[in-house]
Amino acid sequence: MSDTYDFRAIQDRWLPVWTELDPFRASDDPDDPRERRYMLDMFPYPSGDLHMGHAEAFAIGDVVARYWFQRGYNVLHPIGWDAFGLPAENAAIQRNLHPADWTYRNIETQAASFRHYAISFDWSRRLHTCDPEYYKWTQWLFLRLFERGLAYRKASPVNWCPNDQTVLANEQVVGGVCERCGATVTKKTLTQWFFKITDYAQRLLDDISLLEGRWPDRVLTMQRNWIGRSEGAYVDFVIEGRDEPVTVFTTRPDTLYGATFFVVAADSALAQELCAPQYRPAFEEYLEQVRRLSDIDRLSTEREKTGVFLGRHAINPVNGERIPVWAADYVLAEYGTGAIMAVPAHDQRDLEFALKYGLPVRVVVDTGEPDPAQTGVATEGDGIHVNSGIIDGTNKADGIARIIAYLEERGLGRGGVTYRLRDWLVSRQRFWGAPIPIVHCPSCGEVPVPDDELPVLLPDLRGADLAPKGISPLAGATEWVATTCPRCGGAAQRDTDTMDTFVDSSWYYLRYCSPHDDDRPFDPEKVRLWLPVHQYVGGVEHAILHLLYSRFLTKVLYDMGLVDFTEPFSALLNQGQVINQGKAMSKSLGNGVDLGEQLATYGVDAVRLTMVFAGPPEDDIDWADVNPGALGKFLARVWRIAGEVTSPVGTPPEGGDEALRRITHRTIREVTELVEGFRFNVAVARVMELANAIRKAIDTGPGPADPAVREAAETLAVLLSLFAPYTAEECWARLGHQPTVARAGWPTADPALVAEEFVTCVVQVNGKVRERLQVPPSVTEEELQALALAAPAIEKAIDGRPVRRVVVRAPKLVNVVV
RNA sequence: GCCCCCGUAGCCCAACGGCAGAGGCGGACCCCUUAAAAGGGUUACAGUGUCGGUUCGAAUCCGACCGGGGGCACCA
Repeated sequence: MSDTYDFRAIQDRWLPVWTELDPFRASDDPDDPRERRYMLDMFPYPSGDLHMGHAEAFAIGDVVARYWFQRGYNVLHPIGWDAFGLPAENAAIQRNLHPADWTYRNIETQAASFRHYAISFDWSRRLHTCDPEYYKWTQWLFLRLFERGLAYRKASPVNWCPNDQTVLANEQVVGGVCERCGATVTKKTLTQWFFKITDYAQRLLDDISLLEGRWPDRVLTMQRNWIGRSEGAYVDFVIEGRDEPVTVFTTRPDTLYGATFFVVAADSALAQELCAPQYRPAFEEYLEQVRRLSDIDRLSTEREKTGVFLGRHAINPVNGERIPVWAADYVLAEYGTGAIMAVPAHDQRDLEFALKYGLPVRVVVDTGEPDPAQTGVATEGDGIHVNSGIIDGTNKADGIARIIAYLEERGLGRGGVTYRLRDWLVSRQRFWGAPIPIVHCPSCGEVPVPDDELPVLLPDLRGADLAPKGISPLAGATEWVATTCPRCGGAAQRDTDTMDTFVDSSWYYLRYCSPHDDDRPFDPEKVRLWLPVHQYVGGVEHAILHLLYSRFLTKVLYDMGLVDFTEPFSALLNQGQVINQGKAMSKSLGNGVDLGEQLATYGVDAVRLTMVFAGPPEDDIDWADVNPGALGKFLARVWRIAGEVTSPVGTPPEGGDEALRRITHRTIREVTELVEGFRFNVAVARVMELANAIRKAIDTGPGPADPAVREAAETLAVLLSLFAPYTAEECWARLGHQPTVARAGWPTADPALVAEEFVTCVVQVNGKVRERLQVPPSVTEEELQALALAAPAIEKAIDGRPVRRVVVRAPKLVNVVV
């Protein structure tokens, strides 16, 4: 063997061996007695090669998976690709290709990189969401939602780029302009497909309690905010000249007597309808203005509220008062009912509007604060109701309860809740996605494609066929669009939209259980064995969308009886980001770090070790603050140790140097606890300490032939296998073992060796350390107190003063208070 | 504006309410070497953002403030 550590040679030696051994296959055998564990990394999007962010996330996930393998669990650690999406289309337009060409090429690149990066995947379960074998089942799921009324179409305003003639996703609208061409994005109303996630709002909220403590708090907080439950009341207002009353939602029904005007969202159908004829020109002009401003100015919180009077009046149901109806931009068409009662005295937004347009401000809650009409500050807190008829003299809580009871008795309203969460818009006017499996028939309407005709395959479009033309690219494939109605057999047309890629990724964790099943999306028996995912690892950028959609879909599948759990991911770990010089890596800053270059310079193990050693996994890593070279040196040190052990393989450790054995076993115990608690950076530090101890034992201690040195070196290799698989394997071989160290088994700490012989007891006088005593760990409090008080240094420190109190924390500390 | 997280050595980071330092980087010095690199070793450097409180004892718990990061933000 060479006498210098050569990471390239080591990588080249072991990668083919591992590929041959394929040591990370999960067993689907229901009789396999091993405990099952499912470790899932958020699957990557194939945009070129792997980058630093992947390197961190997968290094962290791999520590967990490899630990579980070593513990002897039956581990499912799969990999796949989230392979539909817009970048492939853009690349195809630019290079006159099919999006699949670009996509599969990138997938192969990333797959090879993952192999090289030595992640412990079960490669037999690999999937790609753009494979027809996969998206067939995405379509199947769509149809199940459609059957249950959870997939429906409605007209909805969407982001529209007038230059590119295309619909844009929210993420493609940056600061109100199209990220691609810079044109100002406008709103356009199109008929779109939605999933009715709002039906599940309460369950999605309630089940957050099942994830408490196992998901990061901030993710749960973000989900709660996103769902945005509000409690209050729905109140019906009669509008003069309209048959049906208009309902508003309010969280403060107790302020109903303070309502001095009524507002509907300017861009709502209701505003159109309510506008009186003589006010229409002004309204239309105003509406045009609102539409033009919408997106850029929505981002500004400073913007002054605007509105127009619609020439109509509403009747306050509790006091019969006539109040004017306005259309305004500060009321959102999509939230609540798109209409509000305005109580300017007790709502800051209403107050600002009232003061601007000279509308009355009436105080109905006495909070002890000055008059809002004078100060411009609405009094939104609790207080005693005044000018409020039936609830005069009550506080906020009582007032709300009484008003709701009053409204309900008379059929004028009801208590209720509303949510900020909106239905999930799933249709995209895009090519590279799963086609929506619906046929539009002139006589039958929306007809689902029969299951046995799935998948609805994408037509072969490429290059310029995919360029934006104002309609979905699929609509241009006229032969593909023309079909027959599955119900009546007449001429009909295929739906030309594709599904949001978040639909693909909302169920992939189920597909891994039976990735090649041609008869169903997943095998419920296998899903029962593996799910829910024991540990999910991924970036916090998916805190809401992907994780919320997956939770939603799981609940739908639960309701369908296809799965027996309601939450897909039992535990979640958000790794931090890799940044550089204090900032996110970006082309414009020129501070990008290329993973391939790092791996070529320092080796896979050094980069992986850097990723887990830099700090707690959830913290960002500033690549300018870390030094992969130093970790390469550490690995070389370990490698040298393994080569210096002279005792033969199989030498029993008993009788070896006891001090070293104690260190070895204490390290086993600590590293085990640290890995279980995701304290990987500290675990690596403990492994380094073990290496230092072995180095010392070889050089100035019992020497390289001592059995304890072999035991320590073998332990070192196994512990290191979680973080630096190549070096660990090489060390294992140098120590005389066969591959693979990854399945060598986790060492067990001997309790007798973990126990300390003596511990250092600190003796303080008034909190200051005055003496250290070596005592057995079993020392009693009484003995320890006697020992401490008898110590000369303590007597001196007490200096004859009366001892007021002695705090004894055996065996570590005594504090004498004088 | 509201909510959450974080401030420990030049740097990244450890420390069940109990000796402020585990590990690493960087620095200095020593050994090895003809020399250097590599390697081995020794060592210095902070009193824990600030001010108060609780406690025998606070980096740790509580309050306020300062600084950094994140989330939400016309949601009626």
